[in-house]
Amino acid sequence: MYGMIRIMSSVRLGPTSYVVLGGITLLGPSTSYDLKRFVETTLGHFWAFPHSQLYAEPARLAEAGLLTVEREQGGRRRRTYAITAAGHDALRAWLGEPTPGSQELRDIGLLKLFFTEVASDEDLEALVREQIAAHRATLARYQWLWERFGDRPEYARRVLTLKAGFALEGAMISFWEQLAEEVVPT
Amino acid sequence: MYGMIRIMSSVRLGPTSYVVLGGITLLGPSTSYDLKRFVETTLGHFWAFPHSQLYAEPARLAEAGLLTVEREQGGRRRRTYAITAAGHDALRAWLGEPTPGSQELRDIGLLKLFFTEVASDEDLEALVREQIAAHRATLARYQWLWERFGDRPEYARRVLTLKAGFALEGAMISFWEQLAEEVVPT
DNA sequence: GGTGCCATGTAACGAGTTACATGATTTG
DNA sequence: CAAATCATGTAACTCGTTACATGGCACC
Repeated sequence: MYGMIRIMSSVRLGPTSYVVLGGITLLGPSTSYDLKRFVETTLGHFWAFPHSQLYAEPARLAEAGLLTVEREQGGRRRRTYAITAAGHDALRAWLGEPTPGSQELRDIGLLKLFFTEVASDEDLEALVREQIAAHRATLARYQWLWERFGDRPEYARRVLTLKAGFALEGAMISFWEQLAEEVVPT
Repeated sequence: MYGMIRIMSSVRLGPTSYVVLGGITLLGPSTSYDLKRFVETTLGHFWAFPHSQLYAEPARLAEAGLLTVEREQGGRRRRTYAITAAGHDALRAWLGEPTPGSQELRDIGLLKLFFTEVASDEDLEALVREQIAAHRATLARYQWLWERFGDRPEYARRVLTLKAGFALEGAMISFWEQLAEEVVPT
């Protein structure tokens, strides 16, 4: 995975690990389901972490001493994870280390666009129309989130990624719209 | 994976499969190494496909009848894959079907940014500086590619993704630069 | 004709994906 | 109180990642 790191006692830490460590740091002691909802409504917009990982990963991190687990006895018997000093250190260390320009845009629309010389003109037109619609929808979702949370000072840092989302979706919309003018007959 | 599809005789086709099918369609009969180089210099810029997949995947597709294999007898004994009618159909079918707004931006920089309320100010400043540098470097790479290939009519379709890259990187640079003004002391 | 890099793979392992399962809560 | 949905997981399988291995080819 992207820049995996081994830490004492040979646990490999990847993006998923840091999402868990960071999420629990921001939320306080949490269950996997808490993490799932948190990720879905925030990071999940640009980087999806499947819920099965958010159940598996905390278990690994707990085994490595970066989290503690406590399991309910009655009811749903759910596991609540809390961060340890070691976990906090690992998160801080990651935040402090240099970040290569590791970025990946896994966009099926762009992938198809690359191969459209094999496709029919109708396929290309349809693709362009769908992409415009999809990106507009995403942008609208971001706007809704912004209206809801944009001015809460306690979220000031977290909403920065939302601003990045605006920039990106705006750029994608312009790109596809410009392409529409070139390829879609009016 | 993103929108996997089963086709006759239960082969699952994902993005990697279509990259292989599409690559061989554009290049003609190819070895895995040909695919590797092709992907590295084109799609790989926004979606990395590891070379081990580009060796494994054609084997699967050949078994499913979407490619043919031929193996050299002497020398490097390399396998050359060519597309079959079924393979071409599968590619066309994929290009023709609707594309959900499936997009994922796996950007470690943004991930860290989301969690910077846990980090120190120096970490944030360093992050911002690194990201600006990284995105500028990427943009420069795209510009070089554009100068090299932008006006070749036979690549007209393929370079469209490069234009998307411009839009994207430009947006990211603006985003991080604006952030720099806000957080980095002058 | 040796040396070093390039080409062509393979293997092992960890991560991601999908599907399923089941018990708790909520809601009609 | 039945039905639907939510919450909490687990399992199987595929994909991605990393590392290694080796033989060919080019170049000195």
